[in-house]
Amino acid sequence: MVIHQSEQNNNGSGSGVSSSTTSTATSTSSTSSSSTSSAVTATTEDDEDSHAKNTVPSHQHDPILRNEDGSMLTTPQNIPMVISKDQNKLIHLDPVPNFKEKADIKPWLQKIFYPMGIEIVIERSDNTKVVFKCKASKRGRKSRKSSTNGTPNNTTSTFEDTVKECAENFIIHDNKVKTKNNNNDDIPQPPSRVKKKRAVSRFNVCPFRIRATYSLKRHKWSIVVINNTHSHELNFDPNSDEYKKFKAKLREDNDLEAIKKFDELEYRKRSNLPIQTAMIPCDCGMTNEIESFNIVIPNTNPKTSSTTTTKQDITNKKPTPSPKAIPTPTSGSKRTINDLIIKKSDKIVPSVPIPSSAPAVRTNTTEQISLDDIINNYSKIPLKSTSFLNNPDWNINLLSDHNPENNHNNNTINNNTFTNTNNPNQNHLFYNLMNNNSLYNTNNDSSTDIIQAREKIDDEENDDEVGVPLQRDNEDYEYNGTNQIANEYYHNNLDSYNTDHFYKFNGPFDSGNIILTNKYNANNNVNDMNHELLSNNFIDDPLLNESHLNTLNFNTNLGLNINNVLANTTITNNNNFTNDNNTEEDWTNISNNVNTSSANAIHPIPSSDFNLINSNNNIIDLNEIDFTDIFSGGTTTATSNKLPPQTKQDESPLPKSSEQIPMVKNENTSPSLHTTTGEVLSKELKQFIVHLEETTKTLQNDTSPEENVDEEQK
Amino acid sequence: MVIHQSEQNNNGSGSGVSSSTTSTATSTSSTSSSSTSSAVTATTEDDEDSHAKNTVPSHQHDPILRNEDGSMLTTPQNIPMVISKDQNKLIHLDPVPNFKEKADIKPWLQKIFYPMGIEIVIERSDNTKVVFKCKASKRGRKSRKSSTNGTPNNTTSTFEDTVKECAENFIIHDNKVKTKNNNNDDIPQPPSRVKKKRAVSRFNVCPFRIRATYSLKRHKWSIVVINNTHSHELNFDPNSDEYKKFKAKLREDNDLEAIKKFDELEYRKRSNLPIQTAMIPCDCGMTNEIESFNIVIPNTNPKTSSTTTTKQDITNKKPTPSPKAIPTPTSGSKRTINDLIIKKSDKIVPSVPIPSSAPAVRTNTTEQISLDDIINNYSKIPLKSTSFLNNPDWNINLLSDHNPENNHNNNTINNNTFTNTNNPNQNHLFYNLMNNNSLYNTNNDSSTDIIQAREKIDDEENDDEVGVPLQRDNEDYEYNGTNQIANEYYHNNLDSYNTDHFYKFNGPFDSGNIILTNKYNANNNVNDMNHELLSNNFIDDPLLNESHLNTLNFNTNLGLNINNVLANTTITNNNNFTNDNNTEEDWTNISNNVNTSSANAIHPIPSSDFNLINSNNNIIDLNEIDFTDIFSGGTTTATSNKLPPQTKQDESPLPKSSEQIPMVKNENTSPSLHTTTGEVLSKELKQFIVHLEETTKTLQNDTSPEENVDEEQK
DNA sequence: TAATGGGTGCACT
DNA sequence: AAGTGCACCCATT
Ligand SMILES: [Zn+2]
Ligand SMILES: [Zn+2]
Repeated sequence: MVIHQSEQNNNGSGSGVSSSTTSTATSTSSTSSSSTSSAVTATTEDDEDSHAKNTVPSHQHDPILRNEDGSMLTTPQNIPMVISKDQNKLIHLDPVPNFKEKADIKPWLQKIFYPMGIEIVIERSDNTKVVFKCKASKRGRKSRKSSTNGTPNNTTSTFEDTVKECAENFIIHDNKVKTKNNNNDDIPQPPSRVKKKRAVSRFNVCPFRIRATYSLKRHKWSIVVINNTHSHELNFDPNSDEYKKFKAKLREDNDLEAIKKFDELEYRKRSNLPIQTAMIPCDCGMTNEIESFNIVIPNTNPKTSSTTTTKQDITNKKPTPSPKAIPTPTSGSKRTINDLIIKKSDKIVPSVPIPSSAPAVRTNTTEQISLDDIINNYSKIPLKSTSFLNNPDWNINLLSDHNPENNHNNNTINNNTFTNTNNPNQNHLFYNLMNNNSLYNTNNDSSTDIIQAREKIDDEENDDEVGVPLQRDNEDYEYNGTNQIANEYYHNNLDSYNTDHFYKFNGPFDSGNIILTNKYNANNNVNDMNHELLSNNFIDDPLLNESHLNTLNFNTNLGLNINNVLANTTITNNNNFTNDNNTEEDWTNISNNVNTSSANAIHPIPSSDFNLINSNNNIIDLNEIDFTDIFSGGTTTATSNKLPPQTKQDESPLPKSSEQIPMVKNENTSPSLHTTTGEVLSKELKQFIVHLEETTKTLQNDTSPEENVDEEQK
Repeated sequence: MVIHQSEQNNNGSGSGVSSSTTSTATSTSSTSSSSTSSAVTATTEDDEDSHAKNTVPSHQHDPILRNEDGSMLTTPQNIPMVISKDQNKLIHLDPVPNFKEKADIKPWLQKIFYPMGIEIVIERSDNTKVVFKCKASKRGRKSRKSSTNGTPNNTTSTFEDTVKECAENFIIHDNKVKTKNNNNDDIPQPPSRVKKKRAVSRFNVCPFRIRATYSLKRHKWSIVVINNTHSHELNFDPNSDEYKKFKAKLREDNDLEAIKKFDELEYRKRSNLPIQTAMIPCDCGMTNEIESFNIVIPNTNPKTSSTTTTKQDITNKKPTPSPKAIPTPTSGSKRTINDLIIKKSDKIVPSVPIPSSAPAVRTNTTEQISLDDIINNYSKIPLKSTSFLNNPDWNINLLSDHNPENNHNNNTINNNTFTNTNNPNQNHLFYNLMNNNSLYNTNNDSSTDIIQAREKIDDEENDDEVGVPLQRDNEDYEYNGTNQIANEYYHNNLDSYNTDHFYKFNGPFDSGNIILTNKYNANNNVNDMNHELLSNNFIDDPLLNESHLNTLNFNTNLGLNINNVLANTTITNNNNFTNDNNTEEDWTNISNNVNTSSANAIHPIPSSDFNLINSNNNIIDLNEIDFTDIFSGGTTTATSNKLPPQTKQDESPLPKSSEQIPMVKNENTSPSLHTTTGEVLSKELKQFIVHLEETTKTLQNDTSPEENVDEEQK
């Protein structure tokens, strides 16, 4: 399944990506189309009344498979080509994936139609059908002010314009026979029987439709393009909200292929590069692709380099043209080196100018590599599929000040420390294979930073796909090693709940991960915790005394169990754990959101049966008991409660534990339970235990001089 | 605030409730209206194109307050009257409540407009505005088949009909000045500049609008009726889904006034009785109302009766006519007696024929009263505001076989046993003041049974409003005493999750309530548990071995806390506790959904800090410990675990408690903790406790012979 | 949290 | 190319 690409330059690179086969009033003629549409009412300067028919569908000499009704069949590869043929015939998209949900259809279609400059929206949907149409243009800034003018073949009155517009709408629907007065007798006042349109702007009349229908018999969705013609110019707008959502979903779905494709598309759009509008499948080997390029540590002068080959052979490399002069770095001594790896694959050839003087993969070194340099050298090229094969002691500074939106995605990033200093723009770290890294952001503004530490795949069947391990069940994901994610936000981003500053962990944290958050009055959220979180530390900086609050929103729909959430996890200072429904009451037993320094909770048992209970800033320090000879499972050890320095400990407004429950001295010979102010156990139970302990102590005091610990059997 | 009622007979009682002041093509002329609308295009026999203008607004001689713009002001009492005046002027509804949420507006308006035969829907809304219109009629079964016919003053072509329809639509909106060719230059193909309507059926053209706008300055909603004219006949349809939802919300909100009003309205509708369309406030004392009527135990022959007067005086009683002949009971010996209590109040005069031969309030007796008899005697009259002043040993059988939908609402029902045998129709028990009752349903089909045990109000300020204690905070509600609610469902109602068979408890259950459920393979749900549930027993029938499952869906958003849910509650056999998000995982610690007979959990502590943990069908029987001298709070006593008979106990596949943890004999002199297989405490803690106990026992064995309990101090 | 009117995405029916 | 309930928007003033 090799797909080559045929790129087509659109003439006007300034305003947008236009479908090369759709003729518009302002664009040049399409490359391969003959006008077969009927009743093309040429528009006047006012362009009125022709928007529904001003496309020029072409249909001739195509080798496309067709159904008996003339509708066309597609392959995954030729869909864009077929669609771009611009026909009025039905175009069956076949095969289509086995969509599990109705909502999966739109993204799949968007992947096809966004590159063609078509932004689709749902016109109507239910469980067995989704009808898509073009999104209405939002051009009408002054549409309200617009008013009457001469229509092409009508009078100039507003009324008749209205008439005309209405009539146009109904021409599409009005295919019923005309019966006379067949009103239901129970209708008191039968109005006229012609349907009316709901208010629609003149920018919302495109006849293009895509219909997806679900066959209950075959349990399969089928998709047909119904009116492959448009009343408007096609344009790919990477800045639209809908597109951003679409892109975000790609990231959620870990659709690396599509992300790459659209990153490329965005870059081309922004760079006014030609946009490919059709992908012609072949296997001639002429258009292989660049899959990735390794970033290696540059020497002081980038002279020597050796290309690193992956398991794929380097075949015919089609050099991509450099459409724009790459600005040279301001400092001539910038050390930026990429290594180009070319392999035969069905990827898109990136139009990224790659320097050929990249050195080979680096060996161990302690140098720092500044991605800022690379980014600057290569203008605004997002780094994709880049391997950072660095040593643990390397330091990588993602200084992305100069790049409004950097996507450092799909890289293999191990054993590094990432220090992002973004001011104030976006910086994304997505879908990287990460192990033992530290991600450290220092953002000086309420920027939108998304750090999505992705999983490492360890199973076998995907080992040959290093770099593209995604789109599988979440159970396969792992976040191994000891990773550290830290952010500094200098502003109180109260509106960050749904947008900014979220970490998204899709894989279980095995152990030892640390999330350092919230210096200087920040409000950070950890959202969509889809998996168990085990043995992690949530730590506030104890040296700061500003009010700050960490919120962890656990999506308990996705397997996060109360019992497992905080097993062997240290919670330090002012963390607030909430669940979906925003009722703190439900979580009082695992929250310690009071502004004291010593609100901690430790639970030693990683079973599914325990609950971490610490509702009133109480401490139960199980370290004072040696459970090792008591625990049955044996897999767990008691975890000590790492408190902040004494400075804040003294500020605690809560009564000391001894003020509530009498302390019990720990005895060496038998385990004891040291409760301070704890509510981990009920008061009654603790009192009962205290009673037992005191009784024991009393008895021991009576008997200990004799040291008789003999008769253990009952 | 006394409101009298002026009832108006609508002429045609067969099809619906029509607004008496709205003229239609088929109805008679309106009572008091002068046509002030402009451009009324009279319709021909086909009635085409006139539906938007065929009303005759009236506006003259009204004593209604007006704003300076001519818009009218309303009082809560005269809204229906003002609305029914049918004017084209703006009608300000003022005052309106201080709506806390946007969603509160629609129910409030529905309370006004449903009785007028107007079903409103939201046309458009945002945070500061809600626009309502009439719900589109669903008459158009053959609307597609309908087609062209001559329009009144146009040609007969479909096109021109369409034109006319469109133009009409635009008349409402087309108030913009006409400029020439002010299209944006970036619009590639500017079509004609007149807006179009989205598709609308011919039944959806009513110009009636209500606009609610939120003033940001005054922080207040204001509501204006914009086009008080309709293109259709008005009709109150109590069977519409929207109305049912509206009614359900009234019940949720405990809006007893409105519920009564609409129950009355429904009854009138079903009985083809006249519907009041306006309420004229006055204080003449001419139209007092029946507030309630007591149902008392009839004698064998219903002869003697004495009217029971409440604290309100009986004033002028307006006898209501008996519009239909009430069918006499098949058995002449039916003992059905109601006692009419009439008091001056602002309620609606029910049009219910009341026998005058009701006896006085009963004293103690052991007779059974069959509400079935009463229902049959009074045809389909729902029982409302009925006081059951019975003794605890009475038995009331709600045999509602003959009534498709009985609403036994707003009654005071104490110390009774209700046995419903519904087959298969609905039976509602709403808003009753209930204490120490047993509700027992035996439904032979998957009927829709709603048993809503209502609260008893104990506070002072409402004691004078017995029967109407609602619309207050939930904290005021109480469900005192020992109530028992039992249902038998003989079918597996798998689809009952959102619809059928739900119990709704709005008040806290103080203690001793028992919910007996699930005989014979039933799936019953307890939904929307809005308050704490304390000291209740959820018991499956231990004599049955069919697979059955009880589900309790706790709405934790409304105050139900994990910690409080099951305090002192016995959970017996196959109960499945889930929370909102349907993830059983989150509730494993309080579920015992394995098919064993002995899955029980008891927790003795009604504090907010405990969690009931019973993930593996374990039992901790705290009765084996006498906590009374340990508990500090003193408010709680240990609850015994009432197990089913031994038959199922022996079938438990679980290991006995002694198989896991060695039993500790209870000592008289010191409390002990008897854990069987429990996970209420962690294994480790229990082992620790056992260790302490054993140590204690060992020590006691060593020292007890000497009985030295002296040196207690450390 | 200005006030007011309208377009349109999209799922429910 | 279902119609429509509803809300998230945007536009104008
Ligand atoms: Zn289009
Ligand atoms: Zn209407």
